[in-house]
Amino acid sequence: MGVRRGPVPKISLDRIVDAAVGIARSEGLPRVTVSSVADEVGCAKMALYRHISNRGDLLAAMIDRALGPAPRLDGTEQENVIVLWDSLLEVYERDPWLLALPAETNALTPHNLEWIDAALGVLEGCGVPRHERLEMVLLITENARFAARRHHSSRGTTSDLDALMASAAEASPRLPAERFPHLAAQVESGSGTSPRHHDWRALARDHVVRSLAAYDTGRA
Amino acid sequence: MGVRRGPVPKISLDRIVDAAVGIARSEGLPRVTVSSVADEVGCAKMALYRHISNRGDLLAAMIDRALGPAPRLDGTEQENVIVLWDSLLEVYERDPWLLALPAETNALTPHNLEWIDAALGVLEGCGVPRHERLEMVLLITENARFAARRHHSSRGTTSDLDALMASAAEASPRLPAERFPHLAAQVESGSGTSPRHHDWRALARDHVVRSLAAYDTGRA
DNA sequence: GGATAATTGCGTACTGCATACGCTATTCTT
DNA sequence: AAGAATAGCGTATGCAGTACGCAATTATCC
Repeated sequence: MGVRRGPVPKISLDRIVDAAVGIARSEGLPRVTVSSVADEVGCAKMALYRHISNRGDLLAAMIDRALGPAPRLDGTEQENVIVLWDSLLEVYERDPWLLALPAETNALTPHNLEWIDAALGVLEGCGVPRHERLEMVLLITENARFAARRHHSSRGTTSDLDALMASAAEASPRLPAERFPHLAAQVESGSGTSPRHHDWRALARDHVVRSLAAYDTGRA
Repeated sequence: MGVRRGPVPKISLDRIVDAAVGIARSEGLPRVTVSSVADEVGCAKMALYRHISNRGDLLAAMIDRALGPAPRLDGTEQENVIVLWDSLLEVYERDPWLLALPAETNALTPHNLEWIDAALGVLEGCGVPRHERLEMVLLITENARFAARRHHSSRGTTSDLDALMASAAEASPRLPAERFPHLAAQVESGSGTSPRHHDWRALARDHVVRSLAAYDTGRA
C-alpha cells in the first residue's frame, strides 16, 4: 500500500522548498514567486501545484525549513534562556526574509512546535507559573524577532529611523525641537546614533532576562 | 504663490485615506486595493495617483491616520508607562488591520514621531539611560503590538495555536507526548487554554513593567 | 483678452502574479 | 491487456498595480 502508481516523481517538496529558500536568501522574499521557484527547480510552474496546495503552503514549509530543529538546552535555567534566545536570533540572521512575513499567525509546523516545546521546558525551571509559560514563550520569540529586525534594518539602507537619528543635518529640518523635544535632544546628544558602537541585540535580550529574573527572585 | 492653477480638486488625500481606512476596518487590509478605494471615493482608480505615488504611500498615510495624536502623559512615571501602553493597545484594537502589516519598517510619519517623542519623555523619568531609551520605546511598541495580535487572534477563527491548546481532542493526535512532552503536559493541565478567563494583555504589559522596574530600583 | 502653462480626472494598455482546468504520459493493479 | 491513479504541464482567466498620454479646467503673462 506504500507503493505509488503513476510516473516516478521528478521533483519533490524538499527540492521545491530548497529552491524557494535559496531564492529568498539571495534575492529576498518578494522574488519568491511560483514562477521563479519553478524556474529554479527546473520545471513548469503548474508542476509545483502537485506538491503544494497554494503559495501559503509553500511559505509555511519555508518557515519550517528555516527554523530547523530546536537547539539542545542542557545547561542552567538562566543559561538555557540565553541559548534559546541566541539560537532564535541565529535563525533570523541566517534567513532575514522571515522578517518580511506578517507574522500574524503561528504556523504550527513541526519544527515550530519543537521550538515551543523546548522553550516551555526552559521556562519550567525559571519560576514562571504554568498558565503564563506559553505566553512567555511567544513573548521571547517576538523579542528575538524584534532584535533581528532592528539589527538587520540598521545594516541596510532600509533603516529610515536610524538614518534620521544618525545625522543632525538630516534630522534638524524634520524634527523641529519645539514639536519633538525629546527626539531632538536624543539626536543632539548623539545617543540615538552609534549603531556600530552598541549592540542593540544585547539590549533586547537583557529585556527578557530582566523580566524573567523577577519571577526567579519572587520564587527564591 | 499658494494659489493653484488647474481645475479645483474634487478628491483630496484625506478623503482617500478615509475611504481606505474605512475599507480596512470593515473588510480587512487585503480588500484595500487601489480599485476598491477608488470605488469608495467615487472616482476612477487612476485618479488616485494624482494624490499618492503608489500603494505603499497610501499604506503609510493609513498608518498615520490610524495612529492619531499621541496621548497626554501627565502622571507618575509608572502611570505614564501604563497609559502609553494602553493607548497603543487601543490603537491596535480600533484598527486591527495594522497587525496584518509586515511592520518591517518604522514609517517615520508625523504621528508616529509624536508617539515616539512622548514615549522618550516617559522613559526619561524611568531611569533608563539615554542611549537605551529609543530602543526601549521600540520594545514597548512591539510588546503592545504583540499583545494586540494575541488578543485579536484568540477571538477570531484564525487562532491556530490557541485552538490546538484548547481541546485535548484536537491536540492528542498532533502532539505525541513523547515528542512534545511540555506541550502535551500544558494541554493536559488545561493551562494553555482558558483564554476567556485570563487576559493575556495584562501579562504582556507586566512584562515590560517588570523590565522597567529593574531600571528604577537600580537607580533608587 | 488671448496665448500659455500648470494641474486634475481618467481611459487605455501593459505587466506580473496566482491558480483553475484538462490533457497526456507513465506506472501499478487486476 | 484493460483500467485506475498519479506526475508534469500548456492554456487560459482574473485581479492588482501602474506607466502613459489626452482632454478639460483654471491661473498667469504679455
